[in-house]
Amino acid sequence: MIWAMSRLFVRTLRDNPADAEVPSHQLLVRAGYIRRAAPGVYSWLPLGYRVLRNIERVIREEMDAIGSQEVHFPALLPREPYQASNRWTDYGDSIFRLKDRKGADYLLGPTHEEMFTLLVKDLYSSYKDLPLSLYQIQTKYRDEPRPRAGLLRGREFVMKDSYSFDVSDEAFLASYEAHRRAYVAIFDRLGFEYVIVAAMSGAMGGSASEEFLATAANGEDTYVRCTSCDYAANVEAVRVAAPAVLPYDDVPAAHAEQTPGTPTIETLVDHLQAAFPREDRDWTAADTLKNVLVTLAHPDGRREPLAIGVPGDREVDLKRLQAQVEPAEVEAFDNDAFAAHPALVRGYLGPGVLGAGNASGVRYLVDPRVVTGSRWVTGADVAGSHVIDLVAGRDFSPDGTIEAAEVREGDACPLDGGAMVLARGIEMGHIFQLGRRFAEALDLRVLDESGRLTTVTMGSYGIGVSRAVAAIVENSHDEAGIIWPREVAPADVHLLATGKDEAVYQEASRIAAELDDRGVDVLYDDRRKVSPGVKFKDAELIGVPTLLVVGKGLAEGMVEVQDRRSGQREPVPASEAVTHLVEVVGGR
RNA sequence: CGGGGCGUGGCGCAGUGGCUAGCGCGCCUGCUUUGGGAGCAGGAGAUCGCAGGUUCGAGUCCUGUCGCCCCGACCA
Repeated sequence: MIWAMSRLFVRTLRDNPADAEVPSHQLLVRAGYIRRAAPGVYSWLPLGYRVLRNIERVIREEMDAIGSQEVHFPALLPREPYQASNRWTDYGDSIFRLKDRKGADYLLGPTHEEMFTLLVKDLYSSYKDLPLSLYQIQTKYRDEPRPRAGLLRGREFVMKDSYSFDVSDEAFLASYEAHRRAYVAIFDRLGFEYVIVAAMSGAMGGSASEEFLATAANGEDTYVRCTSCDYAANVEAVRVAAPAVLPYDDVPAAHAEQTPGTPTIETLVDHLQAAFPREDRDWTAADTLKNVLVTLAHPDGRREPLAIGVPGDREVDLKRLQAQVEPAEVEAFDNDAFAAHPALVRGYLGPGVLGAGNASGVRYLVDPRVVTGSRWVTGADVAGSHVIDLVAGRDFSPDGTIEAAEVREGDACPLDGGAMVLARGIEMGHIFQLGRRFAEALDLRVLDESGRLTTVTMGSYGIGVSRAVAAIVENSHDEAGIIWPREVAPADVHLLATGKDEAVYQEASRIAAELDDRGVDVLYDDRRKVSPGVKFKDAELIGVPTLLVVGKGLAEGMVEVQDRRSGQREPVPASEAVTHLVEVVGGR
């Protein structure tokens, strides 16, 4: 295929659009790949659509290779299946809802677990039909509270979603592994750096869960990586390396002390140091137990207060907390909430009033570091007073543990205790065990070998296709523009004819045609009245990995091959240009 | 929803209450120019987000409203 720039529907912009902040957004708009149609909604121009389809092609090839079969569901969906799975309410405001002329409820699909489950239920009823894997590449709709960064978080986006159906957990594992292999193959081919991390399963439920994150400073996800083993996890899913139960026989009985004017950890530590100095070591924030209150808003409208106890040197990470309490939403504990619970003393909150059976009755969950035998200073539930030598398991018993404390650089790896480092990434793919949640909700059961009905177990696997376009750009660009990996580039070769010599255009056209014959896609800048500078700038912005320049060197029979990434230029005889390029970019 | 910023030709911006709202890019016409975002000349293109108000007079001041972007709570 040959695209002539003189006719191509594209207009490159010299300036960054004012509403674009991140490089991928700026470059994709400037280079004429996408245009904003509405907040979080983008139109695809010819170059952009081509990249998108290239990514889809890679995904299709690898999904087909593991025997997954492509189907296509509507984006416009009836309410009932989502009602049955409870997601009509669980998804809340994130669903685009609409009514037909009769007033019946519809939604624009945010994801399609229900539809896949029902389709399989419709047609299959025997264990002999399984395992089964189906996928689709579909436009999804989520009314994000805050779309941002162009294609990175849209309200309309393209996603590959697939689902596996198995009779047993063992069989599921094989399906999961096959998908994992396919994902590795896909992301390797797409040509960006990524990591595979342990993850939370979010609103989907289920247990086993891994994310494929494109490493990117602009990423929305933070993950940890162990520096001494191969453990990696989204911070939301990090398990704290909990210390062993500690002996506490020699710890004195808990005693309340006057600590006036110490509503914060910082003021408390200063006071302890001044009023109760210790011989062996100074008091630190890590000696204190901080109790943080939040309100959980459940999808059914129920509101529940929750207290979280964490070591005083750590904040509660709201993202981690949110991931733990899904599908409930975390809200701040406001003045009204305090008013409703008079036993809770702001600034001097302690386990004495928290948890089942205590004065406030507020559910009390603690960080795993608060193990039995650990020794704390914490609020005495009286203004201006704290309790010292309070021992977990002896003096108080929380209702359970929760992984909500912030994760920090240098924290111990839960596998081998090594130091962990933090980094950012863009979630490109997510594979996880759905278990039987949807199969149960929608009654997907098959007859097993012994003729008994058994509930099917499912896996769910997603790839952000349109997001991948942006993630690749984030990963692969420079000051001048985009640098596409070969597999997804909108063309194989960007051919520039420069100058006004008609012979240049004739030779360039000949080369373009010949490349086309050899199966090499050419973006051909044949614009006669455009100066060479503009053509070079446009080419760098657009980002085709290989450039062929036909210009003034042609008088000596030479053309020039440029590598977009390295900037390397190589003179080649015009007569050998086609052969040379076929070798560089592939082709027949 | 909380915090911050911004709405002026297609894009990026300027515009001390005062005449016909400017500049750059882009676009159109002509001539020149063609290996790194060309030059000259001419031209098209705007009810200054919207609605009220203050004023002899509002892009500019006030109130409200809508929209957009960024930072926090969702997720591919």
